Amino acid sequence: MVLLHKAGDIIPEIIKPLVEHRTGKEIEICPPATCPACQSLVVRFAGEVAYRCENINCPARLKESLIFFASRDAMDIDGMGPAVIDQLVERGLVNKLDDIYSLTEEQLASLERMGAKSAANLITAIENSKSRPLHRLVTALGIRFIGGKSARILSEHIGSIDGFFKVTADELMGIPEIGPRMAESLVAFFAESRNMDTIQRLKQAGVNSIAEVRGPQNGRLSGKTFVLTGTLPELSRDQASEMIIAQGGRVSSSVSKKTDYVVAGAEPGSKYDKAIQLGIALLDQDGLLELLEG
DNA sequence: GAGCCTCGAGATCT
DNA sequence: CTCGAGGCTC
Repeated sequence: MVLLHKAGDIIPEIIKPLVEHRTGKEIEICPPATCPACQSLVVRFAGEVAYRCENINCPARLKESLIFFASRDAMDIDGMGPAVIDQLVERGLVNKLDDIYSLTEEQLASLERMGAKSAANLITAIENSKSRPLHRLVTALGIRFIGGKSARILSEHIGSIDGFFKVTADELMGIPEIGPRMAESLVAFFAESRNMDTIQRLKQAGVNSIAEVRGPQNGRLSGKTFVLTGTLPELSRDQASEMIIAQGGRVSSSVSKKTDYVVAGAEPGSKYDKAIQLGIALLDQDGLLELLEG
């Protein structure tokens, strides 16, 4: 896919014949465009029908932004799911991502299917989310191409949310696993002033924006790659991952010859078979714990 | 021999 | 998506 028009790019009419010659395919010109919902500049790709707005608070995508922000893999705000978010936005209580940190218990209790107890619990959950590690905040922003894994790598290298404001695409591409698409996406995201406003407000609300002190530099599991499959007796998949990462190990989702250990629980999937096939060391929960404890 | 392109493998993605 | 290997150019 070829980027045809973006704020500051060369005039599309000039690059059209060049791109067509190179790709051998006819392409459509994307005229300069602004988001119909919020007038932010939008980025469009050849062949892509949908607009992609850079503004995280754009009315057209606010609910989705919030759902992802509060989700388990991001800020993990228990009790703030799609149903609650839908009401908050419809009632105008939340117009920007950061508004959730100004909600009062009273406002929450006024929602459908939300009693005093649930409202109090949700306030606590929102408060707790302020102390999440930096990589969760970076994930929660919903930056295109930036998910949990790359957010973690970026946060380790950059150290604080302020560090993201001034980092250049070239600097980003020097970080392992960060290529041109992620670098450009990050730069575009932090160039949008409405995103910056929201981040500043999140900071003012007390959301953690600094990476924790780096884990054991030479963790016991440093350089080792793990893959989890099946259900472990006591540990959840997330717990096991956290424990491995805390010791310097890496957790990946598919088995390859670069995998050092496959941790298999009950009812393992095809990863188990592949581990056997490739002759990769297998661990059960006890084996993993033994390795973690040294 | 640096630079650019293509392609396949492996991993990730709002 | 990112990366590295292999092919091609200058």
